[in-house]
Amino acid sequence: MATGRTHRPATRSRGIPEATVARLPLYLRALTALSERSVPTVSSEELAAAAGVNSAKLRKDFSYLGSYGTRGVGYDVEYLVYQISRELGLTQDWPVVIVGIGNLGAALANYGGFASRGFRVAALIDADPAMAGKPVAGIPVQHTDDLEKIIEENGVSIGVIATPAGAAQQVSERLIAAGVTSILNFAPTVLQVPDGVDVRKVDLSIELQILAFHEQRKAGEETSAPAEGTGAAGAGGTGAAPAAAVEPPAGRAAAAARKGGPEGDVPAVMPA
Amino acid sequence: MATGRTHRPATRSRGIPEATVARLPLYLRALTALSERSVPTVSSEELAAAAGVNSAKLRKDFSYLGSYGTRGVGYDVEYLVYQISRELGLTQDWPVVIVGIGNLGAALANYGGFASRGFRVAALIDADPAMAGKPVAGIPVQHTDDLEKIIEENGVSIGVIATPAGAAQQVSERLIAAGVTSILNFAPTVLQVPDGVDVRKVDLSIELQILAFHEQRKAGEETSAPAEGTGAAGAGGTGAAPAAAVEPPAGRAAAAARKGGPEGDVPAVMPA
DNA sequence: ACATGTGAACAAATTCACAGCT
DNA sequence: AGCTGTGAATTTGTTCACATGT
Repeated sequence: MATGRTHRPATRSRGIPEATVARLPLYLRALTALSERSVPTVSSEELAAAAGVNSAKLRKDFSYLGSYGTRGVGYDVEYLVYQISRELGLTQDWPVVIVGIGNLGAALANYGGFASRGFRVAALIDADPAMAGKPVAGIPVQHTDDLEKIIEENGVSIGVIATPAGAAQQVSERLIAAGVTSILNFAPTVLQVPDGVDVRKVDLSIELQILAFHEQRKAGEETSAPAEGTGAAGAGGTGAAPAAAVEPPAGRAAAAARKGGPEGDVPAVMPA
Repeated sequence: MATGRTHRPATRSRGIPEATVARLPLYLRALTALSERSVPTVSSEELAAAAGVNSAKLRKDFSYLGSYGTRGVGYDVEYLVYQISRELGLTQDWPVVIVGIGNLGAALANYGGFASRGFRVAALIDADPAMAGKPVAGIPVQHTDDLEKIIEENGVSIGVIATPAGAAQQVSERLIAAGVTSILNFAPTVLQVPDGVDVRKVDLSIELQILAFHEQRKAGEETSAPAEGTGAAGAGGTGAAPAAAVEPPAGRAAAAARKGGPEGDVPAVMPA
């Protein structure tokens, strides 16, 4: 996923596996909860359970950071919170801009966990002039025209895109040109970005489709018969069978069967 | 190449790698866009570019589904759309419930791409009695009390949790008890679920933290020395440095620091 | 005793490179 | 000539199992 790539293959033992990096936030959250309950130490076993991973993986992950535990005892919660925070760069405060203040953008702006650890919503930006000045989550929305100025004045390097799909690519280009080097993309589009810029995407329909894949498989293995479509709804508490839909395969060249909607790839969550 | 020796992958080796499954929705989206432009065929090179992956990976992915391409030509767009849809289980219509109709839940309910491809919002559920009956995205919100009834009557097997973190675990338990076997969790918590239940999570702050990790690294490698203050006091459109914050380590046994981390604290440059 | 930290085995995913079909 | 499909090589990630230190 992360497109980020520099020609420098990390000089020192500075080579934390990507999979480990992706789990650090999970550990941090579990540790923070323990910290709030004033728990002084945890074992890899306990912490792993809280984070939903197995303990061997957790220990291996931590081993990439250094030796922060005590044999026979476990890990000091406060100390580990600090070390992981530092590793993730959360001992700094990152100003973030959210572009596209529709339903989703507003939800993100209101999201509490945002400011709580290391991030600060520096500005909300929307293309709709009618939104300008209106406060969302206590922050006045600014117009897209000022995007570059906002980025530069606030030293923003992380941008969140919550616009409709059609606008996302262009927004990303402007963000990048203004100095943003990390983007969290909620729009259902593949962003094309230059090397050195990291993009992570959050995509509802992709997640649902992955679930559907597994769901379908579950349904198919209960009864070895691939039969389906018992139209009725009352599927009891077990499998639950969805209704059939969608067109069958197209013979050869396939007629362009349209689904009757201006739909397809364009949807997002936002006003015009 | 999983089991390799048990049985040969003659016709359909039921074992599509998870990484491949996760990319199928991406391919499907790109193909749908091509389909709408009435493009009849694509090469692996073109499609890969549109989906943001490399062509070798794409061909390998497709090879798990079967041989749906034509050598020297490429892939028939319509045909592939159908095959991938079928593989993902999207030739069926999956009823979905969204629990927790706050800002985020409402945004999800309004999400267009939802209904467009295989999914249908069967019900919106919220714990707030004041919400009951109020329509969101044209669908009346129902009260949590009726959760089990709603799941069963609609044959729902996929649930979306958009509640506050504190309610998520309990909601998941009720969903599962009522027959849901796939959950998409937007709440910032690790859900504890029994075997056989799939959970995928979408977590804003985790994504941001991963970006911060890479962002921090970028900042550190521009000049091997963490020094900053290169002219341009106004913070140009380049790196952009965040302000320092957060507490230092909590004393204790901070002795075992083996890596010479010059990274400890980055100089602050621009406050708000 | 006990729990970390890690080398080694194992498994999954990616990339290479080219044989084979159109 | 061009592009797919796939074994083989490579890289990345996970799990095992135990030596090591408190």
